[in-house]
Amino acid sequence: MLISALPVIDQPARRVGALLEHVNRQLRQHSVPALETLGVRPRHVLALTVLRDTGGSSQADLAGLLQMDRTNLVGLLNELETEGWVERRRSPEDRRRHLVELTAAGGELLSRIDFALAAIEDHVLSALDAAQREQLYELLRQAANLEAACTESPDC
Amino acid sequence: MLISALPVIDQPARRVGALLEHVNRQLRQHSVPALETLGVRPRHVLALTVLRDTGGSSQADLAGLLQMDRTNLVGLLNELETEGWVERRRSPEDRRRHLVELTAAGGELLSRIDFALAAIEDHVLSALDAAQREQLYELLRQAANLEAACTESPDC
DNA sequence: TAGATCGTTTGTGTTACGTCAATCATCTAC
DNA sequence: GTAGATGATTGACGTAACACAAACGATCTA
Repeated sequence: MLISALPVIDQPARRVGALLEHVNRQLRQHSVPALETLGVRPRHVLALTVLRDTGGSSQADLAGLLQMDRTNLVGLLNELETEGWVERRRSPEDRRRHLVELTAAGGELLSRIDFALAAIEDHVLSALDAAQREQLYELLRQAANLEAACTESPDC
Repeated sequence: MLISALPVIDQPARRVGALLEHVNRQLRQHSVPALETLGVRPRHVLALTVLRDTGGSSQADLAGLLQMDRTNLVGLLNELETEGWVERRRSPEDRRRHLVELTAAGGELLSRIDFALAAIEDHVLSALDAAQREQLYELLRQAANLEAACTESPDC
């Protein structure tokens, strides 16, 4: 009787994951047709974006950043290099490593992608005003930046 | 000469999409092993969460919310119903329709999922403090809510 | 009653992975 | 100089999660 009268902690979880996935899906569904006209796939955009934001990366690091198997990354980079969007060069410090960088063509492509995707984001995220959009961007950027450190830790 | 001296508008795009995808990937990579121990897949979580948040839904609406082909949704719901996590019942207003709802078992499972995923989010999103996490949650929730309306519009 | 809608089954195909094995080139430590 | 480790590559295999199409039965609407 007394035990059953105890207050029950029944807080709804403020779990971000499903919401992230949900919004991500919306964006992806709308983005794919636009990307197709540019001859690009979502996973291309992701790699190109990371390469731009990091200024270039070794393949091992890139695989970690993208949370992607290194074998599959080779395939992805083969596609990007074939299209002339990225360039692989041997690192002078360790010739086992490639330094992967955007080419000028890759940078231009990314600008076109940005333009197309900005319109889509305007639409999909129209429930948020400009300040909120900015806020969301900064929060995600901050969250993503720590993830970059996860390539250094086997526990990540 | 004068034209070349004009200021060039060269603002970096504040594009959320790739960041969203990036953080989403991180969360997913970490979540999958935990979900496996619960016998659950990411797409299960998504559907269960949407069903909880909407209080139930027709299949057509659910397909729209999840941005998912209705045929594939049938397969997904078959899995969920087989496990006893959801229940399909004919709508009294239109017997062509199913109303899909979480069962008690489904609700309990979701609580367990929430618990497991909360720890993972704490880790993956550790670059954000509690207030920022809350902020992110609210922004995403707001963004996601308008998306719900997209089931009503062929342009979405 | 005809046409539309909802859900279902079945089938096909694509994409994006994970994983593994083996290999070569290169590095590091002894 | 050598053994073992590392980085990238290729090829193979398998899985999951889709998109899409066709066809069908049940039900609704005009």
